[in-house]
Amino acid sequence: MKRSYEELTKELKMKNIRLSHQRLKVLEYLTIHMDHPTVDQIYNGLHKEIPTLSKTTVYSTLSALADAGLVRIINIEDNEARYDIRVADHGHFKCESCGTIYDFQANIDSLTTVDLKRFDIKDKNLYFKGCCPTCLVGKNEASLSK
Amino acid sequence: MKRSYEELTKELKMKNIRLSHQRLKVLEYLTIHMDHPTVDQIYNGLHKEIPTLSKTTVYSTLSALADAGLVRIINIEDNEARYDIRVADHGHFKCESCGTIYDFQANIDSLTTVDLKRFDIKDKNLYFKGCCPTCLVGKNEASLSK
DNA sequence: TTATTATGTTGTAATGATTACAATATTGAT
DNA sequence: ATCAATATTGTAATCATTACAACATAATAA
Ligand SMILES: [Mn+2]
Ligand SMILES: [Mn+2]
Ligand SMILES: [Zn+2]
Ligand SMILES: [Zn+2]
Repeated sequence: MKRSYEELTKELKMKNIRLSHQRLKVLEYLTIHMDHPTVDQIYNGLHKEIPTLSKTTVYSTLSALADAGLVRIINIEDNEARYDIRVADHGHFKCESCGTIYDFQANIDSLTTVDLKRFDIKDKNLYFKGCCPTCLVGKNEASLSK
Repeated sequence: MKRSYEELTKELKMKNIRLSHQRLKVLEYLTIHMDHPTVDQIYNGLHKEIPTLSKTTVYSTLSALADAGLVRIINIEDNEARYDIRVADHGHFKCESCGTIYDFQANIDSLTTVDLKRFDIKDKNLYFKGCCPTCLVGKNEASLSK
């Protein structure tokens, strides 16, 4: 959900992150594009508005935001990180056919395991892979027409 | 657990994977080293025995074994994939201090979610990050001596 | 066993995401 | 407005992974 500059500014200040035009814009981009964008997508999306933007800045900004807990880094694919403004626990489903990454609710906290009794858990990640409903329809049609 | 060549050969034949010295050795390496090794570790470990081994072969072999479901690729870290001979569902805990990746039991199937009712789920992954008991001891001692 | 063909292996070069770094610009505080 | 601390930028370096072509090996049948 898109948030106002005032809200975003407040969030950055609360986390002691210095204010800058680039950081606000990256943060805003993530609130508008909740589809787990890549660095390239963020960079290209903002490049129109901010022609001087450097990709290095996008990387360093995302790194700072992740350290502060304002964004989450998703490493489902081996080749490219994705970024998520939703930091509350939820699972991710990646469709191997169309590449879309879906959110899903899951009670990850219910997975308490005796094996990790003495471990200090800081971060929990859950992701599934497979085929999404939209792509399943396409596959069924393809097999019918054979 | 280490398995005999006969067992490993049988597993490859069952999956219709052509037999080769390199493939058997990679598979054997994974049964001996269950600590989720990287490609580099596998390559260096086998290089002594097989001086002609190529890193490309390690990659292609692991890719073939993963396609056949004989090994699992773990993408916890953004920079380097790790490989696991344990294909049964289990979770991974990565200690951010020492880098060790621990296995833990977790009933991942209990996480059925209504959000994925119509999805075809092929693969489930669960991983946590934090600090392991061994490293926690070191941290406590460090804070005491301050 | 030998010949034939398909597939695997190897070394090298290319790819591409991420990081390092130094010069410059901006921020926040005085 | 000044100043010190920090952020941004552009470029080059890093490094895991992949592409590819020459060569080697495995499966199959004669
Ligand atoms: Mn998400
Ligand atoms: Mn494991
Ligand atoms: Zn899909
Ligand atoms: Zn540790």
